[in-house]
Amino acid sequence: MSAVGRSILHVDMDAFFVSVELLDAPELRGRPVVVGGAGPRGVVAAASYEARSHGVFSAMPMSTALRLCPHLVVLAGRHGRYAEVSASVMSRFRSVTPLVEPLSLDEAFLDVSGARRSLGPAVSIAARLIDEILEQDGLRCSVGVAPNKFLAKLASEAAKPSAAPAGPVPGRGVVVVLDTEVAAFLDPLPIRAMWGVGPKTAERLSRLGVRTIGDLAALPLDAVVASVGRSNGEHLHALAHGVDERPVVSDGVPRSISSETTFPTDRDDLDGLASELVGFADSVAGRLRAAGLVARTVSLKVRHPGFELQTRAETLDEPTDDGLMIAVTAQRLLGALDVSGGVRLIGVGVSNLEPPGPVQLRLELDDPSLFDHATRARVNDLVDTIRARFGTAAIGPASGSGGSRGNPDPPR
DNA sequence: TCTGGGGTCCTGACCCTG
DNA sequence: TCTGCAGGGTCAGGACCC
Repeated sequence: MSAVGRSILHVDMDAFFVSVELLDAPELRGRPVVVGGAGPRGVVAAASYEARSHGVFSAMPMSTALRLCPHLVVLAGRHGRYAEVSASVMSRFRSVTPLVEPLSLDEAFLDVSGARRSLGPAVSIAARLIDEILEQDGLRCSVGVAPNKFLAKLASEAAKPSAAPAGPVPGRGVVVVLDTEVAAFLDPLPIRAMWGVGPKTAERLSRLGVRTIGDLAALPLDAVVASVGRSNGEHLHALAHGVDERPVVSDGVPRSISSETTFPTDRDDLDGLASELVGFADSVAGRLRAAGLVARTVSLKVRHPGFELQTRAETLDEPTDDGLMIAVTAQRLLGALDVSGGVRLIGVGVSNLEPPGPVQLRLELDDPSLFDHATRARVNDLVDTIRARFGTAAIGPASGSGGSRGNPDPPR
């Protein structure tokens, strides 16, 4: 690794959700375990390496996973617990460098360029982190060390354990990609290994004869741009040459917050669906307030039985963090859709997030007391306080909790 | 196989405004 | 007053990621 270039670490926890479950239930170690939804439409969210040896992978329908591995242990996810463990691991990262960019609960980029003088070479920092996380948190992780984020991410992938039919195969723990080794490392990798190349882009590139990252690097930029578009084409072409100037960004302000669910069976009752939205809006609003943000745009997401997706959005006159305002907006959007053919999934999201500014009262609605900002803010504060003390389930909107009070009709 | 939930980013169409 | 144009905002949907 060059002493003057950047040193980026990508740290990826191995089978994170399952590993956390095994911390709390060590008797399951060595058995095929997955975390995921057990219902008729559930999928695998995470699989132990023993489960992967049976061909079980993330995003696989649970019915398929159980067919491949009938003695699979299926655990429901506990996101609160994962977030708790994740916070502990992330704080360990921040003890090395303030430049930590979490990608999800179980992985992050660290820019350790400035930490090398006090802590030693990047590969030593990586080895120390692996040991610390195993000793202090009881979890295994894999680390990629490289001059940029793209290469570090691929390097950590190469460092991970794998699963052969005979059982789990330990990984290398740390993989380092030096400046001088970039082409040798990248060129043989399949094009699907690239960040940003999914099934559609891979299909387009395959029409140009691209199978590996080296094939893509060998193409003229114009050909790539003609195939996948200007923005994506320029980006992928640069990555294929190992060029990635994106910085590690540590202030992770979310761009959107959403909540959704897939029903066990399709539903077409408009009133019931409108009622569901109240619970989602309440959840989204609570997370907005916890993040100290307000949202300008409310979106509704509906997936129909044939898997077609419809989204509708409305930008509000005033940004909000109030569940009732979000619910009423989402219900208005729902009222404009035809759900007579059934709904498989429904959800509410907010975007255009910003810090709260000066408040304007809205008094033009039918029942002004419902929307008086000061009253709603006091109610929301009280709800947040009760939840902080007694848990999320301690209080919620009546219509979103299966209560019998029903729900106000969606306003027209 | 038959497709969860929570995100990000991009593109194109459309509308409004100057 | 009408027309053409450019730019920005909004909306809907697609693709991708973990």
